[in-house]
Amino acid sequence: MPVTLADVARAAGVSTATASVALNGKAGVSDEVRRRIREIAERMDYRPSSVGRALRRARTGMVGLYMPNTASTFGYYTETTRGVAEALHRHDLSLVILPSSHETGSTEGFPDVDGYILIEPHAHDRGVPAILHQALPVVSGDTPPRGAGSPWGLVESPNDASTRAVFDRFRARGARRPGLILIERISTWSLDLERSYRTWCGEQGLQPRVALTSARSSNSKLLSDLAEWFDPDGGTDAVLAGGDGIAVRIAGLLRSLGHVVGDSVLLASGVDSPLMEFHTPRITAVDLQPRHFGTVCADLLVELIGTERPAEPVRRLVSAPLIARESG
Amino acid sequence: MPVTLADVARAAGVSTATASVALNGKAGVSDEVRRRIREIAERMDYRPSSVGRALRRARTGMVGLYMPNTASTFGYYTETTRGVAEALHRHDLSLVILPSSHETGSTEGFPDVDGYILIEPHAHDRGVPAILHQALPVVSGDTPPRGAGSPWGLVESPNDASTRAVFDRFRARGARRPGLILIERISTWSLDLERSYRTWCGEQGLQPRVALTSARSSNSKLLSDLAEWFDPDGGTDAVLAGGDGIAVRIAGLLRSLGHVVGDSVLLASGVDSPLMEFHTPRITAVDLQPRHFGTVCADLLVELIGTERPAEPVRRLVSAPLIARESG
DNA sequence: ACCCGTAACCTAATCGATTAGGTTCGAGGA
DNA sequence: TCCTCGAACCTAATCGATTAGGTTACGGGT
Repeated sequence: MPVTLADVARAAGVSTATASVALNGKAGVSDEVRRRIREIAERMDYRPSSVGRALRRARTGMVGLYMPNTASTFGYYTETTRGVAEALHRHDLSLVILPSSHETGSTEGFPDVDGYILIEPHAHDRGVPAILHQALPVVSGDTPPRGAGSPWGLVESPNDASTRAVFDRFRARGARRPGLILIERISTWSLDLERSYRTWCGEQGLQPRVALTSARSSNSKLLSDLAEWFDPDGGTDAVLAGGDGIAVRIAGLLRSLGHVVGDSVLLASGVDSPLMEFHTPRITAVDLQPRHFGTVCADLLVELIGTERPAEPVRRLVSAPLIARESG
Repeated sequence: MPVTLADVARAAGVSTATASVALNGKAGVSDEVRRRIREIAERMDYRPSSVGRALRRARTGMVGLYMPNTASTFGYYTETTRGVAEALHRHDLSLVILPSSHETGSTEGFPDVDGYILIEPHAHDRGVPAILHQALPVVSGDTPPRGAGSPWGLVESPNDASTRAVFDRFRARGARRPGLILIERISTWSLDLERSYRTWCGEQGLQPRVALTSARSSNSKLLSDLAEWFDPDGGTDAVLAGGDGIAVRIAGLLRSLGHVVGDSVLLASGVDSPLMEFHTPRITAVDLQPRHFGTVCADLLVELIGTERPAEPVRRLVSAPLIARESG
């Protein structure tokens, strides 16, 4: 049985009102009494019930995090989640992980939260519009798909700049037929990459080379699919691999095709990870700074909770530096 | 302003008591009235407040997840988290991510939960004993470190069997000087691996070869540290790489030492990941089934919530099959 | 006609914290 | 002496859902 405010008040011989005021540092209690109540609360190891408080304040102190339910090769989501959780904790808020409502498109059974954070909202995920249509603050990391609704806050990465930085670098290192490999076209991020790349190709007078593959197709399948793409004569000679885990796969595949990564073919990853730094050779990558990204989302949401819904989403930008390494 | 039970009751012309009983399917209301109340609640889009309910029931409906705060290369934690969240959702519970209290060792500021799940409790993490000493149900995935306290439930992987399976396989494939590489000695899992390996060596009459490296040391550092270890004459000729992301690094390193992974040196990873399947060559690995592991932890905790603390931790075993691939 | 049991509702208390709105008491001013 | 004012407390309502414990009213039995 946890200690309640009433227990503390009784022990101190005051009313719960006085105890509450004393513990919350509000005016209306003598210093003497406040000191005594605090001491007693400390001794009794009193912890205010977040439930009682939530009921009275009409705030639960919880924020819901909604992320895609896809298999994750790397730690991107873990890092983002930790960034969010830590930032929220600094504001005395807690983070709840929402189950996917990809198919149902219903927020039934979701716990009561004060706001939502959407990470990488996918097209076709019916949970995304369901969340956006509630009358609660929502911060979205990445622009939600068209028609899903508009968030209160929007945290973005400069995908266009990052993509150009990669391909400009490929160009500077002598690539003549750079290409892009994606594993999905349902995240805004993937779509951004493709659009930026195609625009860049137009500006450079190059023919775009885009390959769409599956994150789950076998090595031999991938090899046969891409062998021609990477043909030594006239094939792709530099590639940005967008999406979770695909860059390392491509590196291995290129090796088995007889290429030397970072020399005969350049390679970069759209998502950095410790493995990019520690792979042999080290892989050039865009650092999306997931932990920091998470904290920015959380901090923005905290600002928006308790305010009116802004006419336009409040925007924040998180830089995504290109980490240049040997591979590309 | 969300719709409350009182709103529904008023609209239906009944008391909140009747409305509550009707909506919760308890006896004491006529079918006619129940139907009408349900219909009205539906039309008004009534959602019971989890806060009000929690206050009355003395249950928050939330479970706290505590995991190490280390950088994560792979998706292990993400998968575990999802497994937990999904399983809890099936029981109408929600998952809150707890901030690390590694240094403070205090649960202050933690939200009110009905129980805890500890994943990979590390030695030296002061948050672990702090959680275990609360009077709440705790399920631990992996045995907590000595002296940290005892959980109510314990979910284990057959680390000894998995480790032996790896080394038996190495042996069968002709390895004569198998070794073990770890990146930490603070998880029970790492310690299990080392112990099993040393015992196995004793049984086989082999000299143990254990290397401890850092997950963060540079490639060149790692290369110089391990060059001798992997010396073609008399060096390690098969290695189990325990820990997040290290197997892929070792594979690259072995290549740059002139080895052929899966031939001149065998390699296996203690943790499977999609990347192990898709690496070139494919890497033999122990599949810890993180998603399933998470659901087992969650289901066990649900069983324990509301019961008395058992005299001994309730144990569950989650199999960890060896996925044999080309590398080892 | 009268009593009893029970289905179907309702009233009010409860969970824990917060807060609007009193009440008390003593100091200071006229 | 009497009045005013404010500091320091207290009482009680409130948030939303649940539930123990009434209160009707009606049907069946004698």
